[in-house]
Amino acid sequence: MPRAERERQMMDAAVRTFGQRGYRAASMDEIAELVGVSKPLVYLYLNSKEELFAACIRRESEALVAAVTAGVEPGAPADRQLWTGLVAFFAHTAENPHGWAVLHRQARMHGEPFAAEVTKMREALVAYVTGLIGATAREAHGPPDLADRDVVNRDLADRDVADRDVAGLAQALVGAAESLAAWANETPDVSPKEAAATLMNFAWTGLGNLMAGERWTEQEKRETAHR
Amino acid sequence: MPRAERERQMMDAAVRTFGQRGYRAASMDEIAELVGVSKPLVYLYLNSKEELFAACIRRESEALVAAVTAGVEPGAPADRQLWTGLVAFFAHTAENPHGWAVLHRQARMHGEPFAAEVTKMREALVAYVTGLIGATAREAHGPPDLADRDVVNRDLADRDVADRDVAGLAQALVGAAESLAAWANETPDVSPKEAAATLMNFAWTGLGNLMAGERWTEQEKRETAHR
Amino acid sequence: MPRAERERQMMDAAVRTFGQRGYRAASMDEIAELVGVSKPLVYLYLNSKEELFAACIRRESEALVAAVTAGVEPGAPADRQLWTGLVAFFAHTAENPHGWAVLHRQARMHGEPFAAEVTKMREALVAYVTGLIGATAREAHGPPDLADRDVVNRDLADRDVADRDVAGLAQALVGAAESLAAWANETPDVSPKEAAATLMNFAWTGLGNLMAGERWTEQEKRETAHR
Amino acid sequence: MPRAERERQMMDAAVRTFGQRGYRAASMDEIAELVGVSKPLVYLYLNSKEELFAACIRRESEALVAAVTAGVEPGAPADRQLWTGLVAFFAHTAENPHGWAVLHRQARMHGEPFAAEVTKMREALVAYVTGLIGATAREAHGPPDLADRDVVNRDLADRDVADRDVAGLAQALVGAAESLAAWANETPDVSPKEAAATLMNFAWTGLGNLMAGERWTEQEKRETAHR
DNA sequence: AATGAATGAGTATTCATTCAT
DNA sequence: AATGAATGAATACTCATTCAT
Repeated sequence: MPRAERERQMMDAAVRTFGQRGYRAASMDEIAELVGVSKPLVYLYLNSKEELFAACIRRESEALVAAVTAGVEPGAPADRQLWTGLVAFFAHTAENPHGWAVLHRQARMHGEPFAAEVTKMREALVAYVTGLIGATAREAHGPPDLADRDVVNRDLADRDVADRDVAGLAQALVGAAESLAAWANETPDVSPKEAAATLMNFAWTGLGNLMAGERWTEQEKRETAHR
Repeated sequence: MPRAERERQMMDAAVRTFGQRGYRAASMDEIAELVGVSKPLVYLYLNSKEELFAACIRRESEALVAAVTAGVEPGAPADRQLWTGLVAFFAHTAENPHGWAVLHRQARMHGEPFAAEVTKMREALVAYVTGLIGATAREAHGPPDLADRDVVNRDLADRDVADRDVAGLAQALVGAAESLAAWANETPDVSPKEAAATLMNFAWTGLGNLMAGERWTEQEKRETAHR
Repeated sequence: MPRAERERQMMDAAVRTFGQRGYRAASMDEIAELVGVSKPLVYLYLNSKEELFAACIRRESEALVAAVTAGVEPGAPADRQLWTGLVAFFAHTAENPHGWAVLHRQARMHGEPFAAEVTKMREALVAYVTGLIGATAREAHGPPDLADRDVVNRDLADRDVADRDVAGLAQALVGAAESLAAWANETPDVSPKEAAATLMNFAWTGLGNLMAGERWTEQEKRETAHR
Repeated sequence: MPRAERERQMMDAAVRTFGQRGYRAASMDEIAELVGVSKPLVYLYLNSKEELFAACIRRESEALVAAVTAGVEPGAPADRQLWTGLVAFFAHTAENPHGWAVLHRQARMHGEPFAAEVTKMREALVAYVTGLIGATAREAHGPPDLADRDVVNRDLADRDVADRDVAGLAQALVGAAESLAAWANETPDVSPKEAAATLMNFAWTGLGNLMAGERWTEQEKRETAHR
């Protein structure tokens, strides 16, 4: 059996084991046995548990980003792009529950080498979403009420606040998506589209309002967006 | 030193250790040393690592629910209540990072005994939010267009779908909150209030729309909620 | 069984095992079994194979230096002191073959932490011998032909050369002693006194001649020391 | 690449690795990699780690004996011969530190197959030196006072004691040489000739005296050899 | 209320060695 | 003449847990 294939098998088994048991609880013995080879071969090809885990994270990370960005049409309206990306995201995590578990649950709880890789991926997604939101503000196809407002000027006017708003917002969106993905994996018969729809429903108006400068405030009841 | 006090010290140390290292990587040795007692005493009081972990989850779980519900005035408008609860949530997780880590990251990855406790807590919060949303539908101070719609009826009409919607929604909300909590902890000078505001802005309209039966759909551009 | 005693037992077993098998070939399992305890106890008390080995080296090193210096009378003539020290040295190594093997054979072949300790001890011995040789040069009881020569002046005259000569000489003496110790351990019925006598016979005249400025030279046949 | 050449490369790598790391710590992997071939080839040519080590010892052993005996002129005076041999010895060990390490440090600590080979070599050298000393007794150019004594007869008279004396003496000589070799390698600018000179100075008279039956004794101060 | 002494059962990692080609 | 693929057996080290006091 050629090395490349064996390595793939090993990574598959490792992703599965790490995803189910966690980094510490996963044993190299189990991984080797799942592949049907002896432990030394795993070490020969992948060097150490740590490197194996890192390799899993990297592979799953790249696969996820690839899946999400694959179907998106660059020219499309922002909400369309977001929709497509979300469906792809939920579809990928549904097909790859172990990989998703590795990224979402396991990788983040183990000090630096690992968390960094996930953070990198997460930042890529956040940046992508941030870009989308920014684009939304500038295009006619954005959420309804945005078109007739001078969003861009406002945006430029207090860029700092807006930047942080957008960052927080993107964090919230990605976090919501992550959480929904875990939920969708555990709940029977939740399709990627349904999960994506839930998130769009949940977040899209809020995004629009935010870009329009609408804010919910503590003191006064939320100032209505539509006079 | 009285037993109750010692037990509290032990749980403090355990929460801290479990939160930082994870269940598997945490060692009873470290916990005992942190308290400054010998290991047998820890076993005498708390029986086993597993029980200790379960106790930690229970305690932190209850503390979180208590913190979130503490400040809420039952009679207040729904958005006000949600706001108060979110601020309390972000404040508590910021002050209690280890406890939060135990609940959010560690507890869910270890077979039944543990995950169940967290699920229970999450359900309590979801039920609370669901109640708020239901109430919103019935009061005049809810998000704009909700009052003149027959939300409750709709909701009752197809309860199954709605239940799942609400569950997904709650997942999204909690996920967003979790993500924001992490972001707030990492980003300097983000106060609990700011995080809560971001989340309110992000989610409030979406919540209202959802309850109002408004949906973003793929085929047509989202039907505007407000003409 | 009190800890101190157990630790002593462990070190005894370790010295024996390291001495016989070498650092790498010695196994912690064997050491634990020799003591009649489980491996974890060895680790609990002595931390690691490396630290255990280092502790062995230190202990044996100190024991050897103590044995050698114990019987020496500071005021005695140099040859007498040397003789006493050598007998003690050979007696100690004969009673402690494993300890001597650890110091002489094992410690020196394993990179820094270990070799350093032995080097330190060796240097102490070399310095001691060097002192003796220096003293010899200044006292009337030195080897015969030294008394009527102006050794001290010569010594002061070309201090640099002399220093290096003495250093090399001490190295040779200690090396010879080490080698003889190993040989005495392997050969039946060689008493410490016999070994010491062999070395005295071998080296003493040479020492005397050297101090007297006599040199064997390549070009001319060795210039006779006694005209 | 012809087999003979490959074997030589392998032995070179092995000597180097064994010399630096020791028998146990040396790995066949490292040796193969150093040569730039695959492990199976090493096994094809040299069968096993044990045989490889034995082959190294044999080769280095023979090389050392050859080097030491090469320059010696059979007819020359004994001290001259010893001098030449010592210079060759120090030169060879200086140029061949790994080979010397294998012989001196590694070979002796591993059960029979290996130590025997080194013992054989050492015996060859001892016999050679013994021969030299015997010759010295018979020639006019020996150390001063030896010529007029009946050394040979004495020697024959109590052969047993003498044999052991000579053995011990050879041990001391070789030990001194070994120690000096190490010292010379560590100390800058100590040439083989200087090391050899130190040893000659140190030992030559002692050798002569020993053969002459002179002994240093404990009770009386050493009976002077030369009035 | 508290501990010093002790261990059974695992876990990652390494290495000499072989087989089929 | 040479190698890629593979492994049995060992080894250092850890950890939750108990017992006698």
